[in-house]
Amino acid sequence: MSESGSSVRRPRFRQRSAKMAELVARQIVEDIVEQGLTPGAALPTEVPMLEMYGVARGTLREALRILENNGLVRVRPGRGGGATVGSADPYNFGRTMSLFLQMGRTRFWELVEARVIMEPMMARLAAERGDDRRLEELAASMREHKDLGTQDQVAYLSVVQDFHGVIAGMSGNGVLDLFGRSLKEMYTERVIAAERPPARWAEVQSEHEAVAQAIFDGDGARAEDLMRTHMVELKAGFERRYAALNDEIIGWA
Amino acid sequence: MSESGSSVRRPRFRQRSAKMAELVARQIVEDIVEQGLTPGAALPTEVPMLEMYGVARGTLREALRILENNGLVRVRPGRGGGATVGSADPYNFGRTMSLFLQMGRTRFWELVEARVIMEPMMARLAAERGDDRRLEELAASMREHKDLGTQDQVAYLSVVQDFHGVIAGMSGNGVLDLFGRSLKEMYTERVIAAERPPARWAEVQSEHEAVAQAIFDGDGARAEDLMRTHMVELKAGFERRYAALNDEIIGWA
DNA sequence: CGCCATTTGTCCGTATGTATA
DNA sequence: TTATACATACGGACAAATGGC
Repeated sequence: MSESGSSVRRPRFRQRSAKMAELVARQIVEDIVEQGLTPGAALPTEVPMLEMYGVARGTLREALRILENNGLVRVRPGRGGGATVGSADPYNFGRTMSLFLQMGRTRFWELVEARVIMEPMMARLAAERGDDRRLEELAASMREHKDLGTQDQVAYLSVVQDFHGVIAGMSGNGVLDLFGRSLKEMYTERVIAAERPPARWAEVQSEHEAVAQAIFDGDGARAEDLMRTHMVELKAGFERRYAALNDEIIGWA
Repeated sequence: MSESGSSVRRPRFRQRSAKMAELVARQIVEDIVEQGLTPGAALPTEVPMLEMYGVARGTLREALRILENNGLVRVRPGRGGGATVGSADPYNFGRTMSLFLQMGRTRFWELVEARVIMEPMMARLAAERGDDRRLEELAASMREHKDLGTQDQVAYLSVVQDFHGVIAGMSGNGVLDLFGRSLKEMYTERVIAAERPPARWAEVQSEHEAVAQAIFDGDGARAEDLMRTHMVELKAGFERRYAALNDEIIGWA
């Protein structure tokens, strides 16, 4: 391991309440990025880290907690344990966002409504600017749609949820992509998707196909309209089956 | 203080690696929400908290670090110090988001583009569903616009930036509001707004007024179009003056 | 199965820095 | 300036979890 993490610069004078733990956390993130570590890669164990960053154990643990809470590292006890690199993915971002939504006393219907509004916009962008690589992703997703039977619920859910992720990615904008996917993650984590009646499977499938066709045609307005219809339908189904959840405050997942 | 925070349920068997610190952090957030504490309100100091949650200092401090990092509490040393309730506001959310954007190697132009896309959508929503209280907020903002002179840069920036926040609030959706405002915060924090040429002040002012008028008229389509024009103009100005920043990776603020 | 080594999880005691009065 | 109240940070000890034997 390189010496990039050698001893955090310690403020000597006028030490504003910049906590050591946060400085160490930033340093760790920098080291991860600089060394190009990918999710799953192992970080040093505590003892070497204590020397690298020149802090006491409590401080280092505070830093790791900060990162762990955001899903950026995972820490496991026991032999062969230690800290590993996590991923800054939409799932973890959604978890963090839910904390803010809880503090803001945001209701679940607002999350549903946000998706009804965002997804059609994303579909329009997908149609207007989808590049070849992204279009191939969508084509692959549609092939998976076609291969779906009428039995395998796990496969069904995986495919139809992935569809919305692909659309988000086609926006070609990392910020909007993160927004779209994290909303999807927050929604699906809180709704017991298995209760979705198999009777509607075919409907969902054809609605997705219509949206995809509009995107392949490069028809942004049609893609937007079709996606809006789809999302309104999804919202209606949600309200029928989860009426109670609708007005609940979104909880920190 | 109520006893709602009495001793966190401690897992006795099969203790999965659910860290105590995170459980305590959740408990603290729950207590804040349940007791309806508002930003600035004082939480108990460490010693009472240790009894309330039944953990040791180290664990409690880890919990507070997690919350502090997200801006949900502030902890200050010294007499009269201790933990106070922070705000889950767009600024703090933007800070957290920037961490994810950095890990995803998102470029600054993507943030600008996201605003160009989101803001017109928010303006349309504002026109379509603005309730009376929100409309009065907008009216107040427009009065502030009128009162602006041609000298006071601080006042100018405060007013024109607040305008976009008001529009976001008029969406009537907490999720979209959080998105819109946090994008604005991330942008303004990174752009030295003072460099905005005073020559354009009047232009910005009249563009804002046109958008506001469309909203007062309840004309969603016009509000959207006018806001898009405004944002495209803002983007062009940004690209002229901050060409270098445009392609940089967004950093953790 | 039990035993042991490794690594984090948690707790405690103490000293230092910091802000208020 | 001194005293007080508070968080900040350090170091050591033991408990619990995991994996290999």
